[in-house]
Amino acid sequence: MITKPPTLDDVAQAAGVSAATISRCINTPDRVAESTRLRIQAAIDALGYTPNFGGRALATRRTNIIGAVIPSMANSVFAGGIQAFQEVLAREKVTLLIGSSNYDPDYEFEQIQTLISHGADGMLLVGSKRPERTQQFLISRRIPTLNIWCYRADSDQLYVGFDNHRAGQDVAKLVLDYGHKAVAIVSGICDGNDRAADRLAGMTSVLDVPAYGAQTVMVHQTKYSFDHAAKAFDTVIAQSPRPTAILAGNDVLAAGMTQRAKALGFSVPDDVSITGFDDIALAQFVDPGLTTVRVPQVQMGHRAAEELLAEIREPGSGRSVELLTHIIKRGSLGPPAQG
Amino acid sequence: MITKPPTLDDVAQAAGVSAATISRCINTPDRVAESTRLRIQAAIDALGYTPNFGGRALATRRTNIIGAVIPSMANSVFAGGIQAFQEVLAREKVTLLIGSSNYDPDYEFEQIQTLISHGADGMLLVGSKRPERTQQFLISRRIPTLNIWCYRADSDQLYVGFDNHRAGQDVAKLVLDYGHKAVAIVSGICDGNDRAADRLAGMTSVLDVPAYGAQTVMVHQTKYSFDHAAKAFDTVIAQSPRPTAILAGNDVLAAGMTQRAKALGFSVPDDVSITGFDDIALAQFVDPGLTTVRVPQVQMGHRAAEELLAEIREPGSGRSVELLTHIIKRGSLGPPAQG
DNA sequence: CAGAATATTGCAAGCGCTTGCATTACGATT
DNA sequence: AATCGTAATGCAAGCGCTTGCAATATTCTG
Repeated sequence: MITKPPTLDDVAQAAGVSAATISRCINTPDRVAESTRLRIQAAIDALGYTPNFGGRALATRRTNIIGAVIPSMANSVFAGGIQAFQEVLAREKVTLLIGSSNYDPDYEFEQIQTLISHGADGMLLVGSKRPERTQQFLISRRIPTLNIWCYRADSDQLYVGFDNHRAGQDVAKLVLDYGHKAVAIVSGICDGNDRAADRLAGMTSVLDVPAYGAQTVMVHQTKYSFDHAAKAFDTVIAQSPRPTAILAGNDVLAAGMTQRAKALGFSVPDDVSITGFDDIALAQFVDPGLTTVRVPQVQMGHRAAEELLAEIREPGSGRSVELLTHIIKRGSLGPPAQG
Repeated sequence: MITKPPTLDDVAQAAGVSAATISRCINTPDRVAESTRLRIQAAIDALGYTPNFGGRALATRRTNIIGAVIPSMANSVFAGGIQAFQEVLAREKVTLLIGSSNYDPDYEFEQIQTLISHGADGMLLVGSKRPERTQQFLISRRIPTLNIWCYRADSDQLYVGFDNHRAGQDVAKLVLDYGHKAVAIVSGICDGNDRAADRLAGMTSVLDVPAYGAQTVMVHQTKYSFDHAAKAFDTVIAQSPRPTAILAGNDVLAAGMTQRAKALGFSVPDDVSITGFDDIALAQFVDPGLTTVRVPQVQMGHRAAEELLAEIREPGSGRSVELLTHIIKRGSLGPPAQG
């Protein structure tokens, strides 16, 4: 027996009131008399009624769906933040429509379009810079949007994140403090990835200060994968002078390089120090543990959800918030071998 | 200037045709003459038109949204599979509405309801057993549903996964082959988690075979977190006889225990062997690498998407598929110390 | 070139729900 | 008891899109 799901009218009929009353009973129970409310509730339960999503979306111009497109779900970099984000949404009966961009701006645009065409009331995006057409699209559609994993004070957009540039500087300073003079950087691919670019810029801005007397042996960009990290290590370690420290753009790269270094017989940190970025779970399991930058993922997810929700409910009410990172010292960074 | 987004009628007006033709041009381009199609396309581009989601959903009774409820997004266990799942959906312009259950059946039910009330055309769920009311709800709503991370031949439901029980047996056998006689199991919490329960049952079904002359020192259930794993290790290692091998219910537990073991001065695998389950990225970075069960995550995600999509487009056409696991040997499992 | 077949397009009736406005019911006030 | 204020409900007009059917235009066929 293929019965169509019950509609508002069916319930109305069953309860002996008008459809409008049913609707009110569901959305604004206070505006309905106690007695009828009970009767209606009984009818709803009896029929197993659930509001039709399309009808409701059409009438209210609201879906209670928020879209998020993150660079990747495969590595756990974004998982924690998204989980936190989703927790807050769930509490508000808002759900999360998810897309991933694979770090490709074009693909990101495509995903954004898809999510929006699927009714997203708002968007969560990672990073701050994106192609003009993407920005235009978001603006023209008037979709409240919030960016995470970065922070910009000088922008009219909404951010809940941290300063990648400064964090990059922090690691670089720490490495110099340890006395390293020959340093290499293995960064993520900066094209289309402002976080990677900012981190890298922060690092070089410190390393290149002549007064420190350090030398940036090489800056190498590669994809965030263990395999690419291993290859990057091979390239970088073959430079001359050989770097005594390698700053990685994130923990995936740092972990991959550490593993490769050990496989090649290098001791970390005695022969070469390696630092990471993000402090994903992996960082503490790599041996030696990764000295890295801890990113306030959970907090970021929570705040992002709150602010984005606020912005959606009342445009203009969302606030940007800057979070702080701090360095977690583990064993992968040490002083360079004596000369 | 707050302009409302353009509607079908606006485009129709602009292109000088009826709304119906625009609709066809978007959904079934072949049924529209080349010339008008171009004209319409131009109008669409000029106005920046995008179909309204609610209207479309209402008219077609289709949202092209699939819901997925996974136990957790925080650890990377499910990330790879979901990523793969999403890739296939994206290709079909279907999007993913996501919820997480935190391994709690009640919360899972709640999430399922939310996702469905948000219009999900189909559901992806993890595991096979769930409370009666959840099943009933799914059935009464006629929501095509597919279960992953497990496989049951004897069911009328759809599965794309593997046999946790058999995989559990495999690890247990391997451990016995190495000569271990005193074995402990640290499992995930089985209540409400059939995968954990199946794995555990598989393990004990082998360990308890008298002929092997082995003894299950202890079976301990705990949450999937590094901290809980560390505590579990403390408990288990204090048993008498002290186990020479610990079988973990997943890699998070195995990694956490390995780390704890080393912190306490135990050598892995010389003092105690540890095996994992899932082969998440972490497994190869733990030192020693985790001997574990590799789960075909990506394949699972892809096939799940294909079958669920098939089932949605034509009920009855989705197929269950059983995938195979295999053991990855790394250093964490070795023979027990001599007597 | 007439007649038939086919390709294009338009008409209009929904899809299920919300909501401003109008109506009715019910007490409370004087 | 007449008047008034408020609470509860109903009416009906959309919200934007799809689609069966009908009307018209175009292309074939012999």
